[in-house]
This record gives sequence, C-alpha cells and structure tokens, in this order.
Amino acid sequence: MSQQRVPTVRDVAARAGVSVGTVSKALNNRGQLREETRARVVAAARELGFRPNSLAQSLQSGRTYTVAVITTDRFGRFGNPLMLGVEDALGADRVSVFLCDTRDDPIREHHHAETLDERRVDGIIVAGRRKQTRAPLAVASGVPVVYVIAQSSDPADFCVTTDDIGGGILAARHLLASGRTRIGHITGPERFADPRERAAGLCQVLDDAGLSLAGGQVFYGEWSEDWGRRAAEMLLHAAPDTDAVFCGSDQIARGVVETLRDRRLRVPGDIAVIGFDNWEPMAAGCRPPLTTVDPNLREVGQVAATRLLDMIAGQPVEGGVHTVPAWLMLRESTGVRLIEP
Amino acid sequence: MSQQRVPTVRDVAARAGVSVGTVSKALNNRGQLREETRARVVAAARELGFRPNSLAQSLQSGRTYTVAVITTDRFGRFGNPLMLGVEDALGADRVSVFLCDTRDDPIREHHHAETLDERRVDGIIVAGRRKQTRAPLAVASGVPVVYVIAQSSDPADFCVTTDDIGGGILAARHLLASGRTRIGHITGPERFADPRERAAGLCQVLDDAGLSLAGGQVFYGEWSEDWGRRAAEMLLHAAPDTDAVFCGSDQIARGVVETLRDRRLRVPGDIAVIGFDNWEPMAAGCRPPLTTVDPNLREVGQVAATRLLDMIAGQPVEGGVHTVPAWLMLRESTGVRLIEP
DNA sequence: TACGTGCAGGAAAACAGTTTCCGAAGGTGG
DNA sequence: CCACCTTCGGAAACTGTTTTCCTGCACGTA
Repeated sequence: MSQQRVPTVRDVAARAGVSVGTVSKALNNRGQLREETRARVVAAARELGFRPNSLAQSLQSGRTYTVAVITTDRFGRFGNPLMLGVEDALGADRVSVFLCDTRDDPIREHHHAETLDERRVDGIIVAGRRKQTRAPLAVASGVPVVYVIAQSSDPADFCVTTDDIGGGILAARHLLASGRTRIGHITGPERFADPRERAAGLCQVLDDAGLSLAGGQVFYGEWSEDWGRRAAEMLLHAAPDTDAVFCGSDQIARGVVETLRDRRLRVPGDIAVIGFDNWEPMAAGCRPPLTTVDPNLREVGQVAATRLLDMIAGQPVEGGVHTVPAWLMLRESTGVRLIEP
Repeated sequence: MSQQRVPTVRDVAARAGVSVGTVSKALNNRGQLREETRARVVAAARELGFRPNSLAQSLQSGRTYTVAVITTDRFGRFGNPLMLGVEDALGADRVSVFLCDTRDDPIREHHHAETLDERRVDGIIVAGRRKQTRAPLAVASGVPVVYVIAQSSDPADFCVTTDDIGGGILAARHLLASGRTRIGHITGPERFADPRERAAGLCQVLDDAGLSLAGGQVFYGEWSEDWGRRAAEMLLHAAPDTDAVFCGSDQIARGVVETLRDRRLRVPGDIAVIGFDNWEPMAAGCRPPLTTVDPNLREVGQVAATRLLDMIAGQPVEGGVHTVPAWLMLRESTGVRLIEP
C-alpha cells in the first residue's frame, strides 16, 4: 500500500525552492510575486498532487464552508426535493453539507447540535416534517439557523415554509374554473396544521363563491390510500352528487380514485380529483394521472439555503416566517368535464 | 446580537487558573492530575460553555471523524433506507456524514471528490443507483472507499450490493410454495443488470422445478405502473392461465394489480402478485397489500459503513463484492389460493 | 555617491487544540 | 539531614495554512 504522506505546503515550498508563505501567496493569488515564481510554485503543487488541508484553512479563517441540515424526515419523501433545493443554493458556493437525521428524537437532536457546534459549521438548517412550532435549536450563540417547514418559537428566528392555505386556494379555484361546484375534501389528521390550512384555503374560496363543502364537512383522517378509499365511500354516501374531490395528499387521492373507479364513476368525467404534494411516482402513476398541488419544496430548500448564506455573510436577515407559493401540476384527473356523461 | 467570541482552551485555563495543557488533560482524562484540579477545569469549561474546536483536534490527530456519501440517487427512494443504515453504523462512532449528490454528472463527482480530499474525510462511500461497474473514484491515495450497489472496476476495491438473483429465487420459491406453477415475469429495462439478475433467479427455480415462464418470455420494459398495466395485458393475452406474476418493482406490481382488477381477476384468489423493493407506501397502499422482495438496503448501508470503519481503523479489508441477502415481506397479494374460485 | 522608493519574498505569529518533556514540590528511606 | 522517587502541572513543540510584518535588493534621482 503506497501510504505516502499527503503533501503539505512545506513539501511544495521545498520543491519550488521558496518559503511556505510564498507558496500560500502563489496558490491564492495574493501578495507580490514574480510571475515566474508563481508558476514554479503552481507547477510544484501540481506535480506533488498538493491539496490544501481545509481544516487548517478553516482554523485560520474561521470559516468552514460547511452547513448542516438537521432533519426529522429523511425516510420520508419530503426531504428529497428539499435537499435538492438546498444543494442548488449551496453548491455554487463550494459549501459542503452535513446531513443529520434526528429520527424525531430530541436526544439525538441535541447530540447532533453539540457535534455541529464543535465542528464549527457556518450555519444550520433545521427541517421539520410538519408545520408546527418547535423550540429553537440549542446551539452556540452566533451560528445562524434557518428553520424549514416547522418554525421556531422564537419570533426572531427566520423560517421558510410552504403555503398550504395558498395551495388550498389554488386547488379550489382550479376546480371552480373547471366548472365544479360540489366539492368534497378528504385529508390527513386534523391535529396537524398542514391539512387544516389546506382546508381553510379551500373553504375560503368556496365561501367567496357562495358554495359549501360537499358532504358538509372536511373528512379528516390519515395520510393513507386506505383512508382515501374509505372516506370516498363516506363522502359519496353523504353527497352522491359530488363532482370534485380535493385530497390532502396524493396517496389519499389514489385511494379516492380507486373507490370512484369501483363505483363506475369516471375521473374526471363524473368527478374531478386533485391531490397534494406532487409526489411524482404516486401522482403520475395514477390512472388517470393526478392533477396535484406542488408545495414547491425545492424552492423552499433554495430559499432557506440562500438566506442562510446571507446570514453567514453577515447580512441582517429579519426573523419571521417566509412562505413559498405552491403551484399546480396539471394532469388529467381534473380535465374537462363531460357535459353529457 | 451577543457576538461573544466562542471560548477556547485558553479561556478555560484562565478561569480554572491552570495552563492550557492541563485543560486538555483534564478534559480528555489524560496525564496525571489531581482529582480536584480536574474537577475545577471541568467546572470552568461547563460554565463557559466550552466546546473544543474539532478542526484543531483533527489537524492534530489526523482524524476528522467525517465520512462522505457520494450518491447519484438522492431524489430516488433508494437513498433513504441506505442512508439510514449508514447512519446506524456511523452514529455510534460520532462520525458525521457529508452528503454529496452528483446528479449523475462526472464533473460534479470529480468536483466533490476534490473537495472531500481537501476536507480530509476519513472515508468515502460511493453509492450508485444501479448495479453496474464504474471507474474507481478519483481520490487521493490512502482514503478508504467503499462502493455500494454500483461496483468499482478495480477488483481490489470493496463493494457491497444487493442480491438480486437471490431475490428472484426468494420470490419464485414463495410462489411455488403457494401452489403457483404458471408464473409470469414483468420487469424493468433489459439493459440493466438488476432486472436481468432477478429474472435469472426466477428462471433458475422454475427450471429446477421443471416449469417454464408463463407467456414464454420475460417482459422487460420500464419501471412504471403504466408498463405494469400494459405488460399484464400482454401476459394475459399470451398466457390466459397465468396464476402468478413476479414483478420487478412495486410500481410495476401496482400496475399489474390494476389490470387484473379491471379484468375481474382476483388477487391473490386467481392470480398471485409479488413485487420488488418493499417500497412501503407503494406496497402497503396497494389493494390488496403487496407481498414483495425487500432488497435490504438498510443492511447494505450498514455493512458498507461498518466495513469502511474497519478500513479507517486500519484493518485490512479484502476487495471484492459482498452481497446482502434479500428477504420477503409477506402481505396479502400472495395469500392462499382459492381452490374453487 | 548617497538616498529614497518599490518590489519580491522570507520569517514569524497567529488559529485552537494535543502531547511530550521537564521541573518543582512533597514525601520517604538511609 | 540529605538523596531519591513520585506526583502534579507548566512550557513548548507540533498539526497546516494564512497573513502581517520586515528585510534585502535593484533602480531611479539628486
């Protein structure tokens, strides 16, 4: 095994016949050096395969060019587009990211916070799975923290999250615009803020249009296909003339569509169905493919990372909650209604 | 903003009335110190909220306690259980993980490799999305690298991957044991090794049992529900008496199940269906819930990380491919066959 | 010839720890 | 009473890099 020691500035200096300080200057385009000297140093560095030790650099500069993402939701699918957005913003700056999964365990979170403290990360993104208020991350004062989806209980903290009310409005307007008027809503647990906000957005639009919810209530339940199937039965029982269902997730929507098919109801011919999440494999694999509200998690991640970078750069970022607008992914499940079924 | 400087050993030393060397010894249980002195230092450190700068520690020790995971498959779902396994193994050792997404771009990969080189990570896990042979990661000699799923073209490298042949065998045996004999196979693209191996496992068991593939061929196609739907039609057309379908993914299986239902064929009553991946929301949300082969990605991640830790610790790890056995997640789609349909 | 001036590059001090070596007490035995 | 050993803790070197200061040296001018 060629266990040769990795070369340092000293090795480069020796090979180029200069001092270490000169090597640093040459490699970083600093100071006053003859072009010939600079070239000689660069050549020596290349020949040795020299890579500056970033630990030493960070120790000296106080910047590590690392950011951590602390998440409770790795397993879940939400983390993926989010991370993509984060990397979009961070990658440009040569910032590396530590991924820390707390598995919803406060002890693990604390443990990670300590470690990150010691590693002197430049900033931290705390990503929750749900919209809720949480205690601020216990971390050394001075390290910028941005909260994502779940917000900090400290109003001075900056938080970026999805616009669920807006998503509900978007879905509602779209259904109305497609000529639907008897709209039902099947969604997740009432104890979570996300489904409540989506429902609020929907109801607001319905109110404005002088309409009311098909079935007379929001069907709160679970985030599962099975709940979608069961709730669809309930909804159709309560309001057989329903002509659209807004679902709180694509999974629920899949279940709803299945029940509708079992009942020989056509989608979108008889009933339009709209989902939430734009979880590609779920929504696109559905028959018919699902129109769905995309909460724009990638953008959420991008905004979070960008603002974090601002804070790291010392720009003042005022606290508060920044919401990223959702958008509508149009597919077939809300297509044109058949006039004569 | 309370921008107070973060405390260093020097601050702790001053407060405890000792020298910096003593602080280090006290905090790390090294050297010969009176218990009283040690306690005094520990108290001072706690009062100041002292956290040792791990950059300085690493610079000195040569170990960073960081590992990087370079992946082409973040967006995909495979990364999640894999990362879970990696963290299982790494977490115990206080090792932090850098997550690098190459997005399948060799330039990005190279760029990441350079950065990791400079960060002096202790080791690297290179995770591919598919079983294939790839060029070794271009990284400074000496840094241990473990390959996951995709293997290195250098036989001296260590690689851990899934057992797709074994998975196919598992599925086939299970179907046979449930009394099925006319088994079809619908799967992903033929150009990938994974689906070919799964098919090989299946065929091997069928051969041994003196059976042949329903429909006379493997139905290679795409990793989509839609392909599952279409291929199921083709299969039933070619072999109407098919009594089981082994699918190369849970998505395909969902499509197959849908076509079967459209055709009024009961699952598992008339036809058993078995998937691959054990992608929970897909498989469990299916009606009936899908029996499926779990490729054990979490275990793959664990093994990879554990061996990497071994390599970092200096233990010789011999190159070659280590495969992790798959297991069967039993749900309802392969339940007992109805004798009289 | 003496004296600024400016350029090129070296020496050394940071950064924040750990570790090795060494010396000063204090106690013990001859 | 003195030599010696142990115990405790300090001083300094070291990790690899950047940065500040400083010193030669060549050059131009008086």
